[in-house]
Amino acid sequence: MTARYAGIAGELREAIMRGDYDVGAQLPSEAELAVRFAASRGTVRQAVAVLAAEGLVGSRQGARRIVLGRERSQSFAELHSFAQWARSMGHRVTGRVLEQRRRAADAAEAARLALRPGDAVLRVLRLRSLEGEPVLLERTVYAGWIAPAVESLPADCESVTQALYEGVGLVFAYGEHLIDAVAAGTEDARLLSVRRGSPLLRQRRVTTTPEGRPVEWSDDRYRAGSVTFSIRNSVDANPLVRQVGDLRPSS
Amino acid sequence: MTARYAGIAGELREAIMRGDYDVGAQLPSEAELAVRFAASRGTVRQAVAVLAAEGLVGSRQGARRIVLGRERSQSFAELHSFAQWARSMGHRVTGRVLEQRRRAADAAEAARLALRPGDAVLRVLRLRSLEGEPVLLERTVYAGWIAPAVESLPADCESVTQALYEGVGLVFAYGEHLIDAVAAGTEDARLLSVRRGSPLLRQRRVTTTPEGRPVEWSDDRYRAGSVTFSIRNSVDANPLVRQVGDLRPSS
DNA sequence: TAGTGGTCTAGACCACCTA
DNA sequence: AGGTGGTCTAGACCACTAT
Repeated sequence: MTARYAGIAGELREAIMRGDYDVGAQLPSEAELAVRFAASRGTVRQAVAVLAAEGLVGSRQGARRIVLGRERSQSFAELHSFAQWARSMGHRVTGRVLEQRRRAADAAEAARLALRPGDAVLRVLRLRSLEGEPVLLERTVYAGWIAPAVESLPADCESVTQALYEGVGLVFAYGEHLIDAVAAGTEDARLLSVRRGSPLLRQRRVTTTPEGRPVEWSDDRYRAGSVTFSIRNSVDANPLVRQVGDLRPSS
Repeated sequence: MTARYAGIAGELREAIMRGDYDVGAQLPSEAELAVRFAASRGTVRQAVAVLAAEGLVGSRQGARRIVLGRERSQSFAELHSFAQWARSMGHRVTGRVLEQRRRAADAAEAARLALRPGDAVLRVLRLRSLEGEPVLLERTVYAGWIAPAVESLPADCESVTQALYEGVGLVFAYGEHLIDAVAAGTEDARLLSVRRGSPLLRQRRVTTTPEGRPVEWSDDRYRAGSVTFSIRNSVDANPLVRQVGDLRPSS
């Protein structure tokens, strides 16, 4: 059962992304929305709070809410798996394993996964789609100890994170993320249905157990325009730093 | 006059950071807090929602809230200005203003900068280089009240952040960042010396004063390969608790 | 089973914006 | 001056947790 406010947020989000409300345009007042959705003002406020947290709308006391943009944004404050994030945004997400095979870890993989070079790893190539459109290409290397559980998953498994939790009780924590832009290679272009050389948003990450044991190392490439990462920060602490590109050669 | 819920959030935050509640310990129930602060449950919920957004506490339906950490570093990040970061990394950084003019804020700009539509803003196009190579194109919109200070800077000012601090005592905090990949447009390509359509890493951000007053809204485009954003979800400070609730299927 | 957080309602007053 | 969002109250029911 979906919460009432989540449903309202979803409808408004769709309307914004569909273009019913232009960027810069006003949203209906809370009172109007309450009438339209037959809900109380409190529930409507919960709904628009969701949109505000997603950066879709802004507000100023006394004036109507303004549409700020129409793009999906993925917040790092709550890093969920792709499937979980997509579903929470009301998207229809599908996935498909294109390739899966074991091999020996090379030196870089071994270092990232805290293994010895030559230890077995499982390499998986997975394509994921939103609303049937391919948007994300994942090249993941799993540590050998988790490989059997991953191999037992169906090829069209929607959420690997969730399946591994339910199957073997594995909980993922997230370690370090590297984010940059790259040009689509030949394989990228073919699988994501874009032209070769077109922009992709790349996220490379290590996932660990909550105890810090590395589980996977992944190179995820998003089609440009399909998703946006969102980060909040202040002058106090620093999870986010820039690094020079040539220090980290790509895979 | 601060809001009631903000005051309650502040008291709870101080108690947590002071160590009245250990990491992993339970917070009093909403009902208890409502009695203690002589407020309604709704107001208490607003207060703890603030702490949850800061990553200080987590919650699961049916169980009491848990203290996750003592520092706001969880969901908050520090981001230095480009010049400060580059110099700290030992790079030779230069910058140049290519365009600068005042105009009226449109609806979206006004909302982002907490201005009224039509208020004056200052639009600046700035190109920045590392070791003489152009790597970053900044399209910035400054709120009108800071425009005179910005206009008084030399066109080749190395660090705007530092200059504004030394000139008018303005301290920047950072708000929300949106990161994605885009294709270089004609102007982008010419100024960054790349081919049109080639990948750029785009960062859009709002900068505010520490009090939360918006100062600028900027669209920064980095040449692919020149920089990488790195984000650490400090696993150590994040004691296991949270994920279990999140991983359960929500619908 | 009792307690707790998640959700929702139907009011209310205020500060602020628009006209 | 009237509309709007920001805040607050005092209830209510439900799903889930803990015991």
